[in-house]
Amino acid sequence: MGARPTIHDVATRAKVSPATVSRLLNGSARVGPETEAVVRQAMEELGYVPSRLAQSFARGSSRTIALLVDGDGQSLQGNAFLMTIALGLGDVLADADYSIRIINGHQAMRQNRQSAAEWTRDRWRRHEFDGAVITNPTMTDALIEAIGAASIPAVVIGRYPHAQGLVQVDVDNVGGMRMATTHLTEQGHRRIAFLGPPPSLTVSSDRRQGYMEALARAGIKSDSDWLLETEGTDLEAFSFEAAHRTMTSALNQPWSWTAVVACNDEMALGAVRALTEKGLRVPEDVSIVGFDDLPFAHMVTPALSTVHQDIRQLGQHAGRALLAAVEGKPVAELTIQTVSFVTRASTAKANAFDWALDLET
Amino acid sequence: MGARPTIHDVATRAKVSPATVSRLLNGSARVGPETEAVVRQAMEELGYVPSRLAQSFARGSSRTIALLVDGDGQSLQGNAFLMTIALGLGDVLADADYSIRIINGHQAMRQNRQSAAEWTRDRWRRHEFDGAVITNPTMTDALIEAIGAASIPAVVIGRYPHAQGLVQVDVDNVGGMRMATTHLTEQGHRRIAFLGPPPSLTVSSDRRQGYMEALARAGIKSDSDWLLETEGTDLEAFSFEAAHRTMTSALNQPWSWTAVVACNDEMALGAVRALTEKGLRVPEDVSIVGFDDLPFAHMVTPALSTVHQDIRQLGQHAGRALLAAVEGKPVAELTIQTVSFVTRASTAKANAFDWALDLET
DNA sequence: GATTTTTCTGTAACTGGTTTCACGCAGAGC
DNA sequence: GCTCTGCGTGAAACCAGTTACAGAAAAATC
Repeated sequence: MGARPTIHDVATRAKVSPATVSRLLNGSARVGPETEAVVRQAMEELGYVPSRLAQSFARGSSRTIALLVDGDGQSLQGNAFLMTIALGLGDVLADADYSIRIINGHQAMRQNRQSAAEWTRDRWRRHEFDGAVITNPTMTDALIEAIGAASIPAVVIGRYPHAQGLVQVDVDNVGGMRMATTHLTEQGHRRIAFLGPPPSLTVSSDRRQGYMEALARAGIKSDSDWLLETEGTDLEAFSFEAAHRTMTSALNQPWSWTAVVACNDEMALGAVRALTEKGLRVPEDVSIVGFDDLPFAHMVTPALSTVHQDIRQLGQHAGRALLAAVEGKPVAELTIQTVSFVTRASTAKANAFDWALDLET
Repeated sequence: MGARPTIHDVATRAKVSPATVSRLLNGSARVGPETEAVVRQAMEELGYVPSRLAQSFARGSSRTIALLVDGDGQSLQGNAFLMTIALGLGDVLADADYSIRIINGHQAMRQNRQSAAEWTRDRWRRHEFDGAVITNPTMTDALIEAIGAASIPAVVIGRYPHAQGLVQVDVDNVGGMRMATTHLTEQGHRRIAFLGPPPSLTVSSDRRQGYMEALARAGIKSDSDWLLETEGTDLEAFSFEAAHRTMTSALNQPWSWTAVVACNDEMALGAVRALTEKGLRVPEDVSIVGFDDLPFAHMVTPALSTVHQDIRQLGQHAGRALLAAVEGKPVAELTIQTVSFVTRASTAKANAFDWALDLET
């Protein structure tokens, strides 16, 4: 057993030129039927597998797409999201013979003093990847700008104001939250709080908007007392802890709502914790809905009613869009994926007393 | 702005040979100080970045390691684990200029009829990666065999009987479960159940063993009635649903234990659900501990007492081991990472009545 | 039957680095 | 003053494919 056979070995054995073998390999031109048979047999006999290294080099493209992450590792929950996206990307990209490489922008700062944006651009120029998927909200701004400036084919998951001109895919945050809130109004709830960060990011403002729309459609006049805003920068405001804090302080003064829609599942659990600590029961005293349908949402007790999103499918959408972008085909600027509401145990009908109280006013 | 500058452009500009530039670039040989200055300036002026494609090709190595996954996507929870491992790998591998590629063995079956093992071996032969990390328990057996046979540098996360001769890293399952169980005995519990799959995989048998050891050390004679075994193939037996089923049927007949140690967090939640449905309270009536400290463990109510493992660090260990293996250095066959127990709200002291009951017998 | 077109195949240049080998030159040792 | 080392450098081969170009043979057209 000698060294790995090369295309030349195959060519020699089949008594043809390397060019012919190459043509057969990737169908770039016609080859005669009997030639094909001979070459295929030679490949078979030698156990020939083309070297991807050489292919990439000769073609000037690595057939790789980068999944840009910013893993300083705070959020394990976010990691589930990322890997699921990666698998979704793989579903569509593997068929086109692309592979996925994880690039952690956070490394940049640790190693050299480059910014994540410069670092990424350099790696692009090194032909380490042909296109990129950007998922991380925290480093997005500078990165998106750099990606845009370098005209790297890229798709952004989640929407960001600065991402103009880039391809974006996102779930239907507005619609999802509308469904969640509507579920509550259909259960007889009339006074419904919204627990979430101020509408600084697209996610939070969209979700809040869905809540507002649902109230309006149900003919409920929204009350600013129902807006329970969490505090903290960026991701902090979306956390269990922030939700728990805000909810606790809300419960320390009089309140009127009978249900809470939380901006995401994690925050919903923060609310549950705060309520439980005050001796209130979910859903008997207060109904709660979340958003995301994280893997644990059905495992907690009570099981969380929430908005389900198919993250893997989101990754597939991103993959298709990116593939088109890399190959220079036209791409839709924005793809919105539909979501669905799943009713579980954290929501219940508003009880008659509350109902009467509301009619009275 | 013309084309990307090559090493020849730099060489020409600096009036040296490409060889010298290459030597400077990766310090493979000495270059004179004034030559260095000239070359560096030329690189600077041209904005030269070496092409990784060409480097890989010339060196015959892609400086890439593969994260072998089997993503048919059942387990979002597993995805969090995978991405965290990937980030941990990245922490150590990025410094050595390696990057991480996700390879989904499940694609193999979908595309061609190859087995995942053959598919992986072929990709290895194409030089797509220099080493591999195997994390997936389901496809491990055939894969490990193939990897071993092809003598691909690899590390296996979690231990498997068939992985002889391969480098393995794992968390201290025995020790972790011992700590968890000991926590319960220290709280006065004397009759403690174990909820888990039969000891067919290393994980389950190790964790069960830890439980046994802790009982023995506390001078408690274990009772076979305390072994609550879940059913199902492979991963199923580790699931929320399996735990819920087993626990429910256990509660349908007389039982004597006052605490349950679950094989993992997901199963702990299954137990909580079953208990709650029977009107029992956690931890007032029954204490529960889990294992893994999944991201949601502290968010559920009651917050789960569990064994914490630093998965990212596990990934780092795997990275270091793999790096050594790839570079042909000697590697420890098995690295065991320590874990810690974290006390939260799902465990409480055994009440006096139970305590007395136990002494009596 | 001559001309044009099409199909197939070989030759050779090219991708951008790395690395071996040889050589010039400076300082050290005798 | 002559050899011996050893450092720094350049020339050129090499990695394993792809692809532009040209040419020969076969098929189609008139």
